[in-house]
Amino acid sequence: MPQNHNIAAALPAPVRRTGRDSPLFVGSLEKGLKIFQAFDDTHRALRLTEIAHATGLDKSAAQRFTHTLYELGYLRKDPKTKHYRLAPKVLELGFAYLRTDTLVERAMPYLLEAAKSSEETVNLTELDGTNVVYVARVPSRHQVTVDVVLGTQLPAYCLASGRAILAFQPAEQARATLERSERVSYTGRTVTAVEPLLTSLNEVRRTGYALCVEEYTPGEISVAAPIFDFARQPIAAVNISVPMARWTLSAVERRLAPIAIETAQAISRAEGGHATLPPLLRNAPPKHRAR
Amino acid sequence: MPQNHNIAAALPAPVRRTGRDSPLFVGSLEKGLKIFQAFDDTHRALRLTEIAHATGLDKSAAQRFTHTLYELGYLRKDPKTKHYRLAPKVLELGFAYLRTDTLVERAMPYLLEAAKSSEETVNLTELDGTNVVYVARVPSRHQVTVDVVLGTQLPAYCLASGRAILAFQPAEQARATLERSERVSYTGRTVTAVEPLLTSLNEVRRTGYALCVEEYTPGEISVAAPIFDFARQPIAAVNISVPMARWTLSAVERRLAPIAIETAQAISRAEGGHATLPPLLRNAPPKHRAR
DNA sequence: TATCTAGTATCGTATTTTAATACAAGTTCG
DNA sequence: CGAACTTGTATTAAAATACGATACTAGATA
Repeated sequence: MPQNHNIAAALPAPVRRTGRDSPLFVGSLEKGLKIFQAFDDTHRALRLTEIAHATGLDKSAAQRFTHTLYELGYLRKDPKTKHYRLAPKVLELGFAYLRTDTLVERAMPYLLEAAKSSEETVNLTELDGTNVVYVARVPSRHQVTVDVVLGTQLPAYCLASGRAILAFQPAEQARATLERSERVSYTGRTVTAVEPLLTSLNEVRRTGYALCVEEYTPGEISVAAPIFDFARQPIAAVNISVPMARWTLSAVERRLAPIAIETAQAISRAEGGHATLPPLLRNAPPKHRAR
Repeated sequence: MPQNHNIAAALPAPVRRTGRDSPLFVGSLEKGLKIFQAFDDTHRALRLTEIAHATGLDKSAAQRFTHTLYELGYLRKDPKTKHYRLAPKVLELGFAYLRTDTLVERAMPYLLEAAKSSEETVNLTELDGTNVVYVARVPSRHQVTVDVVLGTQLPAYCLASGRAILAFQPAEQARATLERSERVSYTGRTVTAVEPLLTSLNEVRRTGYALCVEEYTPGEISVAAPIFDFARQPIAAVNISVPMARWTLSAVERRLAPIAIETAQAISRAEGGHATLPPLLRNAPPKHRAR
């Protein structure tokens, strides 16, 4: 009987007990994690005031959370300059994920093979909300890039890997994701309207791979194919990105798209134990001719 | 006037206002971070009760912190089984470190070169307390290992990389680190007593590299050389580990030790801008010899 | 030397977390 | 098949905890 009372009736939202307004939500933890986000490649060493500014915390809060992380070994401090830096211990946090993710270790051999046969950098990405996250990467000999790319989150709607995953989700789910994405035009060639995006997803379903030309990075062509879990849900994508300086669109479709598709299929099989493809993928080109 | 009262006088420690007993220490943040540590390769999906048990938190606390991390996107939850998993977003945390660490990106080209000429896996490690942390790794063609090794913390006292760093620290500091290490014999060949360890550090100083044979991993030989920062402090190490099945001790010393040393020197130069070696590396004793 | 600015320490207060408990939903066992 | 678990979720009263204003210290600036 003690439910919604008098006053609550006047308000549009009755009580609000969900999400971060729940009494279960611990604000201190959120604030503490914000400290980590203050650091990036352009802000490698920060002083207390800078941390406070970057996180939006006041001086006292920044002091307390910084102190706590320092005591726990996640932060180092230069006693002279008072600059704080992230300590190597934070790597433990991030790599804990890779250790818990069965996908990465199962996929790695296939990614290596794909990198070898394509002679290009091959990425493994997962969907996280409206973003795509790089969880593994096998660099080619062409670019001697440092693997700081891992962990990077980029918007799914304008990446080949994102579209490869979205295309094989239930239609409403994909639409919902697209709609709540903040769709920015990065290059001028970026497709930002929902309807055209949904159309391109149809194409992805038809061909079995997604293709993006300069939609996020200028001068870059990217192909991707979806990976399915045991429940045949698209959970990740194999993606190969190449510079237009070295590749034409048709060469990518002819040479790289099949590699992406076959690698993704192999990983799907390894992941779920299914020897056959998910039905959705059938129409495409692969080895066993469809229908 | 309202200071130390009656009862306090009886206690040996007056007030205690340091470390995690400081009023600045936010316990909630510590507890929240414990949640992450509950997950590893053998505990990939956990239920609430299991998290509570693994972290030592009670049910309510586990519920609150889990809920918070879930809302923030660091945790995923299977609505059916109620299993929690780490979300890819945690990668952002860990890789934030690599992006802030200038060492990694500067070292990478040299590590690649070393991997090429040695045809073995080359690691870059940093010291964090009594442990060594793997911050970069260039795999050879021999072992197709997944790079879950990154971020791993291993005890410095029994690793070549750890000894390479400790050997060039001020003597008391090295001794202190060794003494507070929990020195376990992993293989039977592990040196655990402080005095012999200090003796081996002398040898490292003399030769410029550290060599460990089966001290942590059975069947493995490991060489390492120290990297110095602009202040000529040893901050990291280049390390090459190889199986005894393919390598003899003398071959490692003859072929790999020079590569480790030269790579480490090149990185030291790149790091601090010094064209010459730190004097410490020359043969042994530090500039001001102590008593 | 005076005046900043930034880091550190203190402390009363009330906001937040806490932990006990009640409730719901699903499992196991007699 | 229902009783007695176990486990997840929601609610609360109580107080411990985190808060943030402020004072203090030290170094930089002018």
